[in-house]
Amino acid sequence: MGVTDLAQAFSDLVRYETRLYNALGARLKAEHGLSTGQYEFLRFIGGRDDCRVNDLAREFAIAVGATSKGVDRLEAAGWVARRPNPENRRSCLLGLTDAGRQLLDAATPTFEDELRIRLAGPLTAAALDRLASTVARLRSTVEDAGIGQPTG
Amino acid sequence: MGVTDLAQAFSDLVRYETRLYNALGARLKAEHGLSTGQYEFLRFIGGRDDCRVNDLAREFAIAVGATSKGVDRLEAAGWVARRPNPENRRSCLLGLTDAGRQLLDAATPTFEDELRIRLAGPLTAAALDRLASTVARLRSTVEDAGIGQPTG
DNA sequence: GTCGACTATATTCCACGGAAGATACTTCAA
DNA sequence: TTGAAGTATCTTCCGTGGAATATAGTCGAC
Repeated sequence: MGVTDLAQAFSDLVRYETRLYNALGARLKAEHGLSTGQYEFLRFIGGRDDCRVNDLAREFAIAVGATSKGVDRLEAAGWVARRPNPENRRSCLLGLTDAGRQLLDAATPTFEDELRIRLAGPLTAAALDRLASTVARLRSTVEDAGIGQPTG
Repeated sequence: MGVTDLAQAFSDLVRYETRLYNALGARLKAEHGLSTGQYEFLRFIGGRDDCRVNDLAREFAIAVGATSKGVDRLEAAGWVARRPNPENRRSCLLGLTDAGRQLLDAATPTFEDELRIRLAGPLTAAALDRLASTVARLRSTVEDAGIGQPTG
């Protein structure tokens, strides 16, 4: 157990994540016509009844302006609908349309299959479990500290 | 050791990486006036004598067109210079200017300090070492398979 | 009741990446 | 020698995200 080369670990982490995201995107686009980011938005919106633009922005650590435009595109595609929030007229609530839910249902097995191949496949069950708990810990420390959340 | 929730592990990995990249960017921008991506390009170019646009594109798994434009911006900032490749007139070689090398030298302690805080800090030495070896393994499996490399 | 501080989203401009196509160059088989 | 196949980069158009700003709405102190 020597001194870990942090720059190398960082590079490996970012390069792996970039290629994994691209690989998911290529497959989702080819088989279902949507990008990885769109899939993630649909999955998040579809998993709750009271999703707002701000909730998406916080979950994905992107700016609320960018999130609003991303929701515009999902709306234009017919997969998501905005509806007024009875509790707060400044915001609206997001929901999947029937087409959006059908697309999510169709794309999820593809998404999970590619993760089995590219994330679980190269690792032992023990190594995968440790990776999962380590990245969960790292995520919670930066989120709890409010680190890395864009401003606009 | 149960069945690992791959979608959750994927989400934690991507959300953590996004926030880490943003946190590095905020600090590098505030202290040195460059983005994380620009820093990574300078570091890669500065570490070799014969870097070409294609080499950068492969290393960072981005399209060569995008890489060329990124190099344009580093050139415009005065940190990188293109020079003809005597062995192949189709390509050119990239090098750091004096200003680019000074900037890299100044920014590297900041980069490494932020990695100590956000990557090493929350983990034991053993957990960090295992994370490093696991992401190195994952990276090499996708790169060896040519997965996730854009086309343009 | 009012008003200031704060919240929530949309819009605009710009940076940066993807994909496709254009152009220049290299290599090797015929 | 030549030409086809492949290589290397640049350019264009478009998608997507960041930051700043504008607008609308909420809430609590005074």
